[in-house]
Amino acid sequence: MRMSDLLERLRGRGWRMTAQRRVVAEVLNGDHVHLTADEVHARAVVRLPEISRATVYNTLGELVSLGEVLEVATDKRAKRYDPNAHRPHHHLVCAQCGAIKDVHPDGNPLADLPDSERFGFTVSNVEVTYRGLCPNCAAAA
Amino acid sequence: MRMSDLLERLRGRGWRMTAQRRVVAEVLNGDHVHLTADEVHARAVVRLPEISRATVYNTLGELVSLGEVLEVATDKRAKRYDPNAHRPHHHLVCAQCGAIKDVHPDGNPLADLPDSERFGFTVSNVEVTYRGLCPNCAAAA
DNA sequence: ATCCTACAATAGACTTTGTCTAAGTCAATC
DNA sequence: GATTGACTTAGACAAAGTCTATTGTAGGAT
Repeated sequence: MRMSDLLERLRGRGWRMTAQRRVVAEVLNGDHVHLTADEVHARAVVRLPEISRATVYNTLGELVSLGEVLEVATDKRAKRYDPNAHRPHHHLVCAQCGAIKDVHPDGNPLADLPDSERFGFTVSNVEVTYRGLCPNCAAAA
Repeated sequence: MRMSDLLERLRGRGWRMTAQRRVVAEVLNGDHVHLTADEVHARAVVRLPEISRATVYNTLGELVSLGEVLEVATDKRAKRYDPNAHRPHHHLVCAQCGAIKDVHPDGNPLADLPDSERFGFTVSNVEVTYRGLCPNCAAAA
């Protein structure tokens, strides 16, 4: 996904393009994935010093609604934003240092939930979060 | 699991038994599962008006460390505490109203993560969260 | 090119959730 | 029933996020 693609898509959806929104989108499209809102803000400030926290939160929220970015709540701390929204994947998290990897397990967890376990819900989505220790933290332990 | 069992187990682990801890444990053992810390506090206050928020947080944290209670971070809001720690299960969450059900899907997600997708991590745990709409919210939509 | 106007951005107050600390209290042991 | 160290308390503090009133501006209309 090239940057211009994302910006084009957003414009096509009736987004008003502003310097702030462009910067937030650019920050997310780097290879530094899984940033928190504050990390996004910190990086955005480098390019556009006067951008406010509120705008970063608003823009991230809009990107999530548009389906361009995923919200990931792997730990109990800040939400993280994952621009890899167009390829389904799950997450592997280090319980010690919080490092996050995208993973693609076999199988289809949605199919593994029998009707008798659905309580009449309309189930649309599954998130699988694997937890463990990354090589670094395992070595330190 | 009877209440006295839990209290016995805690005492056996060297817990000093206090009115506050007893009340928190009792609140969690009702059939009102998946409470937030503040909900636990609210219910505890009914029985023991002077119990403080800090004590509820401390006690919940201790119960989690002891493995008697699970922390569940299904949504991005407050953590929830699940006393059903002795039977493994996953969660089904209503995206609208936040209702939570315990579910027992088939299959073994841990086995579905190939070595090539483990990045050298020592994987010890999987959480599966199903999302959708509960019957009420689906009807309202 | 300039003007308008609705939408967007800003600063900062506010809320929620959770942690920490210093001082007082009390359960378990002797 | 005295001792003592673990437990509890109130409230300050912190982190993450939301809301609001005001100011700014993108982009279409002129």
